[in-house]
Amino acid sequence: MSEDNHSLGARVFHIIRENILSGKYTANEELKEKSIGEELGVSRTPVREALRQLELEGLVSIIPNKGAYVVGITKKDIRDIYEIRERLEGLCAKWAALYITKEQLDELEEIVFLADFHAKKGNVGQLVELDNKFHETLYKASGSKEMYHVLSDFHHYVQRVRKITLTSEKRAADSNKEHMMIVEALKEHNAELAEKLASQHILSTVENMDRIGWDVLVSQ
Amino acid sequence: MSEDNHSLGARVFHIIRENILSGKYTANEELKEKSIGEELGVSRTPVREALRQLELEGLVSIIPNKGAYVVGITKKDIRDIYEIRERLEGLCAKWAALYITKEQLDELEEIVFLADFHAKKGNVGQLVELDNKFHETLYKASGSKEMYHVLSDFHHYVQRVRKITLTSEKRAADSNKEHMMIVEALKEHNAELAEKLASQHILSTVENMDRIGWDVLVSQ
DNA sequence: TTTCGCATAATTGTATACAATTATACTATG
DNA sequence: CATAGTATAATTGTATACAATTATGCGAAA
Repeated sequence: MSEDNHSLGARVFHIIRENILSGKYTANEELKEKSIGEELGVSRTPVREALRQLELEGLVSIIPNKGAYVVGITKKDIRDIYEIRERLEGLCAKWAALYITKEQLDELEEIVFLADFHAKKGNVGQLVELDNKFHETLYKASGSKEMYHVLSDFHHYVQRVRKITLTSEKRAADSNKEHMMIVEALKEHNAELAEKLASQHILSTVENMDRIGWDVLVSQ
Repeated sequence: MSEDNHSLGARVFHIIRENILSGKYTANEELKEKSIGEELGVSRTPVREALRQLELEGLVSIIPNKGAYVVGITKKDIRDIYEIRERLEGLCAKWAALYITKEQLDELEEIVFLADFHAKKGNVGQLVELDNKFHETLYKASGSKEMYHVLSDFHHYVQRVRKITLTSEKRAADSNKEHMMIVEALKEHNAELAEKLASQHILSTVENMDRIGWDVLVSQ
C-alpha cells in the first residue's frame, strides 16, 4: 500500500489532502505553512508546494500574501459531482468494455469477491478501500488518461460520503451486486450494457443517499 | 487582461503552461528548474512550485530525483477530451439554462456579436480569445464549481487545436452560429434545448476536425 | 469608551545554501 | 578497443535566510 518511492513533498501533499477530505481540517480553516510543517516535521518548502497543488485541485483557496484556506465541501458539490459522474462513468465503462485487459478483469473479479466477504462482516474500512480499487481499476481500463484523471479525482473527493453510505449493510451488498453486473458486461465486452449499468450504479448511489438524508452525509 | 494581483509563482505557472500548450516546449522535453528560472529571471523555488502544479494537471511528468518532462498531447487525448466534453457541455448548458444571470446572458450576447465581426475579418487570435470567453462564461453560468473546473481545464487543454480549426472562415462562422443558438436557448431558459445544442456544438466541432484531418491538428 | 496611528510581530514570497541523488567523463584494466 | 569503476559535475530535494506584506496590540487623542 505505502508506495515508498515518493518524495517528502508528495507525502505532505497526500497527508494534507486526506486531512481535508476526512474532515480533520475544517472548512475555512487557515492552513499555516509553519504550523503544518512543524506538525509533520518538515520545513515550509514541501508544505508550500503541497498547498499550491491543493489549490489547483480546488481543495484549498490561496489569497496571495494572506494565506491558504480549506475549501469546504458542500451538499451541492456532492450532488454536482454525482450528476457529472453519472454521465462520465457510463462513458468510462463503455470504453473499458472495448479496451479492458484480461489482467484488469481478473483484478475486478477479485475485488468484488473480496468485497462480498467484507460486506457480510460489515467491515466498512475494507469496503471503502475495495470500492476505491474497483473504480480505480475501471477508470484505468478505459484506456483514457483524461477519463482516469477526472473520475479518480471526483471519486476521491466524495470519499467521506462513501464512508457513510457503505456503513449500511444492505447498500454495501447492493453496491457490490451492481459492481458484479458491470464486471459481467465487461467480460462479454458488451459496451452498451456496461455503459447502462455503470450509469445506473451511480443513480442507485444517489437514490440511496436521498434515502439516508443529506444532512447526515454532509454538514453544510 | 493581465491580472496583476498574481504572485510571481502564479505567473511562472501560467507561462510554463502556455509554453507547453502552445508547443514551445515539445513532448518529452526535460524541464530543468535552473534553466527555466534563468530564462524567466526567477529562482528555482517558484519554478518548482509551478512544475509540481503542472504535474497535477497532467501536463508534466515528474520522476523523483530525476527531472520533469513535458507530457505530449496525443491524437487520442484530443479525441477523448472531445468525447468527454460532448457529454459534459450538454449537462453544463442544461444547468446554465436554469441558473444563468442577466449579466452573464448580456456577456454571452456581446461575445457572439464581437465574434461575428472578427470571423468576417478572419482575425483568428481574437476568435480564439472570444471562444475562450464564451465557454468560460457558460461554464461559470452552470453555477457548479466542479463543472467549471473540469470543462475549463479541458477547453484550455485543446487550445492549440482550436487555433487551427478557427482559421477556417466557414467553421468560425458556423461555430459562432451555434453559439448564438445556445444563447437563445439560455435566454428562454429552455434547459432541454440548451443541452441538445451544446452537445451538438461539440459534435460539429469534432466533425469539422475529421474533415480537416487529424494529422494537420496534432503531430502524434 | 472608541478609534486612529504606529510599532511590533507573524506570515507569506522569494532566493540561496546545503544535502542527496543522478548524470557524465575519464582512467585503468581486461 | 570495450568496459567497469570512480571521481566530478549537474540536478533535484529540503532547509534556512531574508524581503515584502499583512496581522496584532498598545497608546494617544477625540
